Amino acid sequence: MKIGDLEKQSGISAYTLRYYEKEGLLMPSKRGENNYRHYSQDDLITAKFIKRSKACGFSLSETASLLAIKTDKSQHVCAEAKSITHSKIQEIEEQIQRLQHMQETLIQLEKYCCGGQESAEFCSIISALEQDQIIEKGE
Amino acid sequence: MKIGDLEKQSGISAYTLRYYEKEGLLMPSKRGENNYRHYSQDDLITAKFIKRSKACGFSLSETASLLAIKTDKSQHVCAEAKSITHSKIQEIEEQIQRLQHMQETLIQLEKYCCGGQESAEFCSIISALEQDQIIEKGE
DNA sequence: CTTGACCTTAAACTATACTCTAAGGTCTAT
DNA sequence: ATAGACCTTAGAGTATAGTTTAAGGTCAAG
Repeated sequence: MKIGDLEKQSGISAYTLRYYEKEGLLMPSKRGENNYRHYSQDDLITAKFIKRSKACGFSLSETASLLAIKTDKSQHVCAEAKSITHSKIQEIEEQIQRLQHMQETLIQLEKYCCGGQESAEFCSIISALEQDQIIEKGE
Repeated sequence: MKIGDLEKQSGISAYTLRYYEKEGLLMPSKRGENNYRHYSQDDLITAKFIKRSKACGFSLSETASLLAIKTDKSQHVCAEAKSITHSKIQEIEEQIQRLQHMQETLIQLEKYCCGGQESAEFCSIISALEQDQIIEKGE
């Protein structure tokens, strides 16, 4: 498989596949005489692995750690994979909390604003931001 | 107020205050003979406005739009502020949905992994990522 | 034998929001 | 008068994850 084929098979752009190679995530199994990258079926599995890992919210660096486990399973233990997963769950939980807090604030802001063609002189959104009504992070 | 004072009063670093100035969000009301920035009480209100806006999830560019309304209220209408707010609510809603979907997947992954010192040979997290069990975004 | 599709590289660019450095000027207290 | 705290600027660096460009080499079809 050449890079264009893997692009179609995996849904990852050739640009990105080269980028992943530079970052050490996905090395083509060999190079042709013309120096073209040649990918195997196994490389396709790895490409999809990366895609799924990203879909789960793992960063490229975390994905690299998971790939290292996948590549050499006997040298790794379940605890490693579970620990990476657990940290990500915590991290996403915090992100969701932050977003939900923002969301509540925004919904309050939106609710009391007439949203009409009236001058913004008495706009509740603007005045809320001007005053100390909004609970700020870390205060 | 000099920049260091505003830093203390607003909780925004002097670096960031200069950056906001460069981005056109917060111009000091004047410059001293020594070229030092001088901030007024009104500038402090603006600084806090920016901080609250950011705490609500607005980007600097959205914050700039809100600031433009605040600065010249009579030339703007409520609909503008409400529209910015509404878009942000939608955007954050989508982000929360995406994160919650990831979270569900991750929790499933975590649940079935023993997490022990066993070899990763049969790790359920790794094999789930290798197979087509994970619902991928946009597929 | 040439056209178009495909491949190669290194390096620059995108986006967001800072954060820091270097080199220098100013102010205040001792 | 000098140390230390504070201020100035332009420009570079940080982080993440690509995306694109420029300049060129290769391959298959007509």
